[in-house]
Amino acid sequence: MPGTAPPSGMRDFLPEDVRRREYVIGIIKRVYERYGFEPLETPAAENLETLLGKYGEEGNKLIFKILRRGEHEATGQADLALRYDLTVPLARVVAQYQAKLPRPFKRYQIQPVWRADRPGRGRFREFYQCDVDSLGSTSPLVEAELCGAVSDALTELGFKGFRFRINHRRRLTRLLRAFRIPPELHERALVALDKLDKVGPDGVAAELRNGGLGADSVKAFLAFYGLVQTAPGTYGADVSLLALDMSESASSNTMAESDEMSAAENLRAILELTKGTSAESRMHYDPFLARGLSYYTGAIMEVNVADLAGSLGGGGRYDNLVGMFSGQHIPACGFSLGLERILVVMTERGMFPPSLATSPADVMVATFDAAGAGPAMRVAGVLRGAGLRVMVYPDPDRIGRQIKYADGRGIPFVAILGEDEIKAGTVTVKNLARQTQRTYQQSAAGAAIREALTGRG
RNA sequence: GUGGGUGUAGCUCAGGGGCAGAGCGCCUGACUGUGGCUCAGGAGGUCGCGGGUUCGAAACCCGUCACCCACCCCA
Repeated sequence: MPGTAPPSGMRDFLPEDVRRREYVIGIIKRVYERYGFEPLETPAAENLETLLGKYGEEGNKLIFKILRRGEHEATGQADLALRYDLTVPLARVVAQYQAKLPRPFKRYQIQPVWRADRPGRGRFREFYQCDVDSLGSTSPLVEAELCGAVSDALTELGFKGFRFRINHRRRLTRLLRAFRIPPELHERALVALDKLDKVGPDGVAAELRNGGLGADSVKAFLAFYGLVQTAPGTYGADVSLLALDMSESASSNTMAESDEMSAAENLRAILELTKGTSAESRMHYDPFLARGLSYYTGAIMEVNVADLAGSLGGGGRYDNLVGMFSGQHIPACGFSLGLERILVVMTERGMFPPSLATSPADVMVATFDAAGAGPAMRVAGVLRGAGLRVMVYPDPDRIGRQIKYADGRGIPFVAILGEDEIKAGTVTVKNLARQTQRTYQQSAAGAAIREALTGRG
C-alpha cells in the first residue's frame, strides 16, 4: 500500500478548508487593490541560479531543488527549483519586463512557496504567502503605505491586538558594532537578539555567551537593554530611537554616525507617515528585530499577535535585489503575510463568519425512480434560473436517504419530484429546518425558496 | 540536524504473551413518498513495516518508516 497521506509538510484542502482560505485571500486582495496594487503570478519553479545566493546560507539549504530531466537525470544535478518566496521572482520579473512595467510598480501576489525544512506547528513545506511590494521608490511613504495596507487587511479579517515592530538593517549592524561583536559572529548574534521577546534578556545573554562572545559584548548588550527598558515609552516611542545614539556616541566615527543618523531619520519619517493610517497606533520601534533574509537593506518590519509564537508576516526594503538581475538599480520594499499563520490564529479564535459554513447548494432535487431524472434536470435548471444553487441527487435512492444526505450537507431545502408532481407540473419543497413542506408550480418554486432563504437571514 | 513520545476499524482511542475491542461514523431493517430521536442487526483490521525471543507476539527485544511534541530555524 502506497499510503494516502500527502507528502510531509504539504496538505490537501478539503472543501471547508478551501472556503476558509478563499475567504481570507479575498479580503486581502480587496484591500490591496484598494491601494492600487496590481496582481501578479509567476511560475512555481525558477531556474536554480535565480534563487541561489539570495536568502543567506540557511535559506540556500532550504530550497527545494528539481533534478535535471532526460539524459542528464542520472547526474542527480538540479537546474530548477521551487520558489522559496515571492520576492525574488518579483525582482526577476521587474528586471525582465522593465520596459513594460510602470515605475513605480505596485503589485500583490498570493501564491504558494516551498521550503525544504521540517514541518511543525504553523510551519509547512508548501505554504501560501500574500505579498505586496512597491518598486521604484526610496520614499519612506512606501514603507508607511505597506504597513497601512497590511493593517487594513488584518483589521478587516477581524484581528484586534496586532503590532508592527520596525527596525533598520543599518541600525542593527551598528548595534552589533557597539556591542563589539566581530563581523563573523554577526549572523549568529542577530539570531540571538531576535529571540529577545521569547527568551528575555537573560536568555539572550546566555545565547550570546554560548555563541562564543566575550563578556564585554554581553555586558554591552545588557547595558543597552537596560537603557531601552528604562526609557519612557519604551518600544513604542521615538525616545528609544535616541537610546542607541546615546549609548554609542563616545566611540563612533563620523561616517558611521551619519549613516546611522540617516537610518534613524528614515525610521522616524516612516513612523511619521503612518499617522493617519490604521497602522499608526500599532507601530513600535524594536531595536532587536532582525529577520533572517539576507537581501534586506533598509527598514525591516514584522507584524505579530500575542498568541502566536512566530509572526503573522514581515517585510522590509531590499534596494539591491533587482540590480542582481538587471544591473539596474531599482529600489524596492515589500511586505509578506503568511496565510497559514493567519488561518491558524483565526481558526483557534473562531474568527470566521458563520456564513462561511455554507452548504454546497440551496436546494437539492430528489426523485423516486429513474423516470424522474429527466424532469429533475429540468426543474433544477428552472431553479438555477431563479438564481439558486441547485444540485440533483443522482440516484433514485430511498427518499429518506436523500433527505438525510441533504440535511447532512446543510442543504436547507429539498425539492421532491415524484410521479404526482411530474404529472401536475409541480414540485414539493421541503424546508428541512422547519419540517414544513408545500407544493408549488415548478415555475413559482424558485421565487418561494429565495424568499424563504432571505427570510432566514 | 538533536532529544522525547505515539503508531490497533473511516475517525478518536482502550487493551498488554493465549478468540481483535469500545465510542463515533457508515450500511440494513423496524418506517415500500420524507432526515434528525429510538431500537435491533451488519460490514469494516496484515494491531505501521521487517526481523528476533517464544509452544504461542498486537503485546517483549532489535531495526526501520511515519506522525506528534520540544530544540533549531522560519511565514
